[in-house]
Amino acid sequence: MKSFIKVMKALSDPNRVKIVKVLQHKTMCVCELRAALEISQPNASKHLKILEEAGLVDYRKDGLWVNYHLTDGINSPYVASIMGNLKHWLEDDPEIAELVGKIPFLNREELCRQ
Amino acid sequence: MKSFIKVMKALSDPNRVKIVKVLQHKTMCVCELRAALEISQPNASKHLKILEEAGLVDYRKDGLWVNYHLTDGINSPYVASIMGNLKHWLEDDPEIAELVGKIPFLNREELCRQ
DNA sequence: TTACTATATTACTCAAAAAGAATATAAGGG
DNA sequence: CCCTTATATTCTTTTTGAGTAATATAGTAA
Repeated sequence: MKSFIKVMKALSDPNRVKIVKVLQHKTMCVCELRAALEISQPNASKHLKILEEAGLVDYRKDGLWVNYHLTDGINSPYVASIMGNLKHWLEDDPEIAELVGKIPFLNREELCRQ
Repeated sequence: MKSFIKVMKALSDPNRVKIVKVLQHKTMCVCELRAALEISQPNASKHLKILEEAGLVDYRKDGLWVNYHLTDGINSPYVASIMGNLKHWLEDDPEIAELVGKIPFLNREELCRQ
């Protein structure tokens, strides 16, 4: 029950759903996600932690960058199933569509040197 | 996005998940659900309203009783898919198992005259 | 009508969650 | 070592959500 609730809670926030939808297209570091969603860096980090603890995302460190990617959900039937569905769900949502449209123009080198 | 979030939020509370799991076995009125979950009547009503607004349950009035049942989710792909999965998910959860075991012994006539 | 019962709603309290600001950590380059 | 940068964490404020108590509504029967 607890792990199911964790997954549902992780996906009941619009910003976290957006992160998942963006990561479907590209592995991204925190500053890229932060810029894409137009939220603060600590806020992005916190959402990512919640998604990680629910088993939805994982990361790999690369120097200063921390690259987040979606998991395959192999350790949780809830994650596997919902993440599978989320590949086609919300594709027509205007907010998501706009966000996804931005992805090709996000440039880590530009975004992360402020 | 909004309707998706509503479904996720509806399923991020243990009591509401329990209601869904119980309704998989039997249509029930508020006082039966109240007794099964051992929560207060207003609390049960409120959870049912949240589930209804997310499109997960619906009701039919029968005199003083209001009988709640699961929807088929025909109006929402999220509901249809997740409710389908929830038929087998959490079947082994101890809380759910205990709850489901109680169902045959719930008697509306007994429970609802206090 | 009055009385009774099942449910819904309202008002309130308390706890959990989200966002922002400031600070801490970690990794690399000089 | 110091300095810079990307990320994480802590603290605080604000908002949201769950639960309870009290009240209102609706349906039935006398």
